[in-house]
Amino acid sequence: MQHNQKKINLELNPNVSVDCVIFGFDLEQLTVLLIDRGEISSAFGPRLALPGNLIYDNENLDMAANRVLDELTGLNDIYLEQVGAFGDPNRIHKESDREWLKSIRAEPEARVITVAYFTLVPMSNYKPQASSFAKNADWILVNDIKELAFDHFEILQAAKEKLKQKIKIQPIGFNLLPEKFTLSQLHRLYESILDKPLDKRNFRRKIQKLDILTSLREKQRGVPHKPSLLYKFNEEKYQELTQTGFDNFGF
Amino acid sequence: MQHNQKKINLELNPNVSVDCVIFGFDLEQLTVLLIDRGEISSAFGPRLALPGNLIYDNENLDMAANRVLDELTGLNDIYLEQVGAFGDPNRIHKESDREWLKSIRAEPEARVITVAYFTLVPMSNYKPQASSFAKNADWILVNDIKELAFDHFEILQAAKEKLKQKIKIQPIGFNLLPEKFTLSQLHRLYESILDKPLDKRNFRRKIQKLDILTSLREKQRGVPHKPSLLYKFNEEKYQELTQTGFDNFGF
DNA sequence: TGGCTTTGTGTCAATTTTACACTATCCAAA
DNA sequence: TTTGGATAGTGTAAAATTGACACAAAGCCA
Repeated sequence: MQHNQKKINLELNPNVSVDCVIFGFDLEQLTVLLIDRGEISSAFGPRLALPGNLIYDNENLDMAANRVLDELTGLNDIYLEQVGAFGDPNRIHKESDREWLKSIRAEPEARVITVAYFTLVPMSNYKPQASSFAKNADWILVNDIKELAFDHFEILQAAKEKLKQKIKIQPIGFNLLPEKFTLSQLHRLYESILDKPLDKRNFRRKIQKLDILTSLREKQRGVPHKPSLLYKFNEEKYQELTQTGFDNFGF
Repeated sequence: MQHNQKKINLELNPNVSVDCVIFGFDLEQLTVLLIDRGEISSAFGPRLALPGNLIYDNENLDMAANRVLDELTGLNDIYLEQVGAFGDPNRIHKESDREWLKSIRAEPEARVITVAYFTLVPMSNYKPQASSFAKNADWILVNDIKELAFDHFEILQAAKEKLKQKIKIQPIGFNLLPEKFTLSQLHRLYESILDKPLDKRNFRRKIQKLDILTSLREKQRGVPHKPSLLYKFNEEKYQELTQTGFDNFGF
């Protein structure tokens, strides 16, 4: 019995998966890391899908999401947040999806509910190479995505919404930027997440008042215009703030 | 094959459950509807638990949550929102919980991840009777709950937090009140959800400005003090607002 | 009739939000 | 070397919102 139990723990749970909406920011627009299922998937139907996999019976959901992330990108220690569970009985039973599942799952017909996560990664830390994995993966502009495999488009919408809400409460956007960044880049980031224009001066005022930016004595180089000052995210100040709690961060 | 599939669809999925945090409001404080597992559960360990159950393979998650709600209270058409998935491998393996599971589950040792929901019900619409179901169920003051079965206490915390966030964005609180209510009751409701005192005059100003209350030409009766005017929630105005979108509802 | 309890109301100061335009700095091309 | 193109960086005033605060009115009860 105990032996049997141990064995089970090392196996994939056929009924539960995790899917990751891996957000990136190319300093202009929001992107998502998607895998390309290739032409195998089927004659028609979307080629692109969120990275994800079944969970193991001995790992918790966050671990599973981190595992998927790590397997795909080699990144860990990444900002990660649960979006929610998606469990329509027919979510993976479109004809075009079934074919593909047969090629990668032991029980392709099983009812699978999935737990979606979104993660924020600094794009500069990971450029997918054509050969980085068996699977092809690529950063796709969020605004260009019109359809995805399974119910992944719906999941993407939910993730975007969650991110939008979250960024109004906590300055998690820094996770999408390189270590050194300009206020304009941060500005663009907020605009693309909130999907609306923000007044430049008002934005800068608001961010500065938070007092979580350290201004570096360093300028952009090689840009064909007035170079911007570079800033760094100040983690200590941020921790302080988190302690005392901050409500007032709405955009 | 097709036949086999059909059969499976009628069965409980041993790996996925839903649990419902059913919030109520006794016009003074926030409450939650909990089931009492009785003395059977074990010598020690919490008796109280969130209502929940495994899902059927042919229903989606929202349906499952509604079913649990309906089975327990007979209520449907209830405000319901997903909190998230909870999937620690050991979440149901405390000794005191295993015993109980043996008495109600076909596969008590299976790994179960649960999808938590919170719902808002007008307490006046449902008074649990001792005999209303095989299980005993009771409204418990949220602030009195110190422990629950499984990981249900953790789930409760998450649900409270979600409710707190949500009520800052949408006036869902009305789902907890009777059709006619006073501003003081609404005031108390917000205070108990947000868990902090709100200035009476400022609260009233803010709510009134939303313009989603219809003032009835009717007063409270039989109270030993100045009777309050009664109000009704104005659904049409609310729908309008939802269309145009409203950001500015923070407390 | 007096006392108890809760309702209902207004204002002022401080803060936050919104709208808005011009100069400074660098690069590149002529 | 000059000029044009591009983006960075900055301040203010009006409007809206928030936060703090106290007392009279209305009903019940003893």
